[in-house]
Amino acid sequence: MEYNFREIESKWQRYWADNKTFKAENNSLKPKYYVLDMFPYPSGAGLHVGHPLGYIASDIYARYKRHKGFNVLHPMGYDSFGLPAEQYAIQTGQHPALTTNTNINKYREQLDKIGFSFDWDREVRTSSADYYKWTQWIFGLLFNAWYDKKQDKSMPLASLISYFETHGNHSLEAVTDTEVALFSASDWKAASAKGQEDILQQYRLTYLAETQVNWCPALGTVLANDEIINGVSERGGHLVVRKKMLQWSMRISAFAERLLKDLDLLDWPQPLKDSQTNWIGKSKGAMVTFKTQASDWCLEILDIAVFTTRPDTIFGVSFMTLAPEHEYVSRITSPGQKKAVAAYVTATSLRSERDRMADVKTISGVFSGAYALHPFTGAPVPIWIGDYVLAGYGTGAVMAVPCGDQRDYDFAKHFNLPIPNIFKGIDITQEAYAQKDGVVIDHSGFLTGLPYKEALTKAIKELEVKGSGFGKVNYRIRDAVFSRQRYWGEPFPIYYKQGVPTLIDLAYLPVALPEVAKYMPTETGAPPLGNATHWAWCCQTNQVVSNDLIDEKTVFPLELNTMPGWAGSSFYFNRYMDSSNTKAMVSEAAVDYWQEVDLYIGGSEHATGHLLYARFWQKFLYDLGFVPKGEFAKKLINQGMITGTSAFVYRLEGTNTFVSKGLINRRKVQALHADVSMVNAADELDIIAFKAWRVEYANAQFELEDKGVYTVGREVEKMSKSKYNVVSPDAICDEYGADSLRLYEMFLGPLEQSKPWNTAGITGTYGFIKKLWKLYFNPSGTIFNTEEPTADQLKTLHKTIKKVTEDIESFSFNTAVSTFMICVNELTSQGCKSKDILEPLAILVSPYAPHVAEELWAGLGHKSSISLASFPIFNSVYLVESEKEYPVSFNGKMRFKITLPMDFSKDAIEAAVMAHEKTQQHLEGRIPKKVIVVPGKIINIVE
RNA sequence: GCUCGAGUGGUGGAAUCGGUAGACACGUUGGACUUAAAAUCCAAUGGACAUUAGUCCGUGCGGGUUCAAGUCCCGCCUCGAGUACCA
Repeated sequence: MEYNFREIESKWQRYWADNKTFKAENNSLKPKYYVLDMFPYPSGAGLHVGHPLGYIASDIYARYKRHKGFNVLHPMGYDSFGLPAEQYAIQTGQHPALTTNTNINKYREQLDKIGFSFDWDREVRTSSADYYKWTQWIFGLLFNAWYDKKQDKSMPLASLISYFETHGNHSLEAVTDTEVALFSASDWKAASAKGQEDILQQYRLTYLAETQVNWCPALGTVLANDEIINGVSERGGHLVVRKKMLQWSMRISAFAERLLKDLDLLDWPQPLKDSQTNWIGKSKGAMVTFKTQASDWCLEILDIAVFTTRPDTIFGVSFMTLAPEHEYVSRITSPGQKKAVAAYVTATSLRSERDRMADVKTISGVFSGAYALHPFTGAPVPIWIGDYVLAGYGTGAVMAVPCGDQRDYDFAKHFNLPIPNIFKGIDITQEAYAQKDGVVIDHSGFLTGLPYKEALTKAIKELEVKGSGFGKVNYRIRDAVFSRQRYWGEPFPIYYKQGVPTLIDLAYLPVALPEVAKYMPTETGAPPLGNATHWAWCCQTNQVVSNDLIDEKTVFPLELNTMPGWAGSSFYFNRYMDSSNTKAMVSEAAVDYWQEVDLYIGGSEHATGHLLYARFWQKFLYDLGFVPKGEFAKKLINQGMITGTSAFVYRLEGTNTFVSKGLINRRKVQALHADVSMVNAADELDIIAFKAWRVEYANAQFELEDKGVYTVGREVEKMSKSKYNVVSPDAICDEYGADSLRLYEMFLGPLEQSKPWNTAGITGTYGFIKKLWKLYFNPSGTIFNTEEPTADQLKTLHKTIKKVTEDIESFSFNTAVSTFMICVNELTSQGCKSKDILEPLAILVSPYAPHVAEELWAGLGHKSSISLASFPIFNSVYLVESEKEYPVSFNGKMRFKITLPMDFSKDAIEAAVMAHEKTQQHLEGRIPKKVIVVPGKIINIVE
């Protein structure tokens, strides 16, 4: 029998599907284990070999856990709302649902080819109405919830309303976006529906607000902070500008402290935790209020609040700076400065985010003409406007302490403002002194002579006494903008009753995405849903009806925005537990059984997006009692990227002549991508294929190397269609089989690391499978026997079991593959045919190469699938080695060999001591008192 | 700038607790089988000198601790990732 992977793989894939081998039940006597992959966005390009890396790792782990006797949940689905399908729809008029469907089918086909053990009965698609019904439901829960700071948890809105009815908002501790004016119970009762809603909006966990947003004109939509990279959109790299718009926001800031603190509970990669920590950006300091000096043009005294981490330097303040967007700018500006200020504000608002970031070195600003009063000295402090102060952080205003902050220092130098020195004995003639250690405050009234720590505490205390400020913890994280001006996303379950946003009840969900004639914004600039003719809500029938029926009595307009991409991915892990439930997102029984994800595998690019939002929603659902855990994934692994190895040909400038890499010799050439499929492992170009590739290359001339070949240049780049370096898993499966692909992807290197793909290397794992096969089969059939295995064979097997188990538990899948290779080589040279060895070996390799393992298992005479049974094989580990030689070296010169038994015995210690005595005497005559020995290794010597 | 991570043969990478550095694989070279090729199998493969037997040098650089350092400590250099006027 020959190893025919095509036959074997299609046979077992069919078998697994027909028998629902990997279907997980929501209850079992076995312990549960939940292995999850980050579900993909089904793009039109299909999968390349980089995509399945994480899926292969999680599949190995899932299969391994099944063998260890766990009831394993291992689902897959699609994050199928998104921009590419919509942009394709704009270009071609094809409905995004159709494109998405086609892409999903393609993905499914590709995934099936690799032989994953997913429970497909639980598949979810974020764009299907059955699914987004629950996305809308969670939005509704957030809409009807507020954050109680006293209990530090989210609460249903009903409790807030009843509080308002009895106390107004007096002594209420809730998280709100801005400070809410005080009102009494009777004020509340007297307020109109609109008035009450305006108040509630300030408390709801999702709320409508006029916010500065990142507007991307090219995409025609707003973007969240994490969707912008270096000032341009993550998708497409388009320009992003700041703009004020009425938008839905999510009050994630209420959860900042818990999101930060609970990172400690998670077994997640440290870099990922670090970037979440940075993103949340906690800093301790104080809020300080500066009162403005009354003036002819502004009689009113305004309170300008600033946040500072250094209240100890308050006596070093020589000016204040407001962000150009600060609300007081126009009010405090003096008539004389009006023109200059207006010009400056306009100029900064016109600059894109990118421009502003690009030249952080250019100092710009303008004096407002107004002054504030120093809270302690009462001295007038000039108020400046400067774009180095960001509207989005803190209060959008700073107290400038030029001697202690480099930006304030530069600004002061540039505009010739005074730089008072309040640090004892520190030279600030060249730059600011920003360190906190070793400073003693000087020229600072009651703070003079105090070191940093004491000055800080004292300053905050005095501010509180004076009523000019208080200690405060500030967070960088902003509330997340939740509206997108797009078609292909979840509609909001919201309609507007005389302008009051009103929630549609769960009983009438889902509110399905309407049909539109075109997928672009309307002529009036409204989002694409503005094109829908049936997009109004009838409160009597609780249905979507024609816009013509809008009468503002029973029929009202629906929200035109849709939800962002991260909405659907923020709870899907819970939905998998019970994905066909039509009554609830997940039944109580199912979520009690599965609890949380035990192992989550996916890319690190989601650190400050998906992974933060998902934690936020999980905490919210936990507060309301819908899920039993406040964190959704116990352990997380970031798989690295598999990069492509691009090939380059070099065209002499202005000609159609291509020069082989070795012959360039400083001549002017243009490097052009050549498709990697036309290049062999020795970097030689298939010239005939290259000429046929493109019309313009049909008559190309070539300068060849001595051997008559054209050598290409190589470079490692991201795998992408435009770089012609994409390798498809289908092609690999066709040529070498899925098992070779799986083993090779694991073998390439550590899971977390990024590594370049090199198709040539796959012959290694392919050869391994063929060698493995030959242990069980020869051309005429099976070759196993029932003879007793030899000691050597047992040793090889158990060594392998031990090592592979350790490797898999520590997610070192790459070394596990090497261990298999060594094992097979040893068994081959031992001439092993014993069933007692071959049986466990088949089980051992089955997580990695499941198809061939099934075939070997069947070949050994077993009727059932290897995947269906549970075997304790991974639990049995025997050490067969009894003794081994260990070297003792000294300064790289002397080498003695001692033989230690594997057990921890007196003899072992003595032998080691003697060896070391010899070494010592030989050199310096020093004799160690003690040698600490563990089985097999000498660790340490104490003198 | 800040935070984190990584530097080991021609290449991807092993070395899990400080204990024979370079496992395993690719590639390369030589050989066997073959009319030939593919496939398969065998051997060699860090560098230098010696080619019998060995010797010396080798884990980014410079120091240190230790009987012993790729591994620990101090100082640098380079690369990668994240973040960036965060007050």
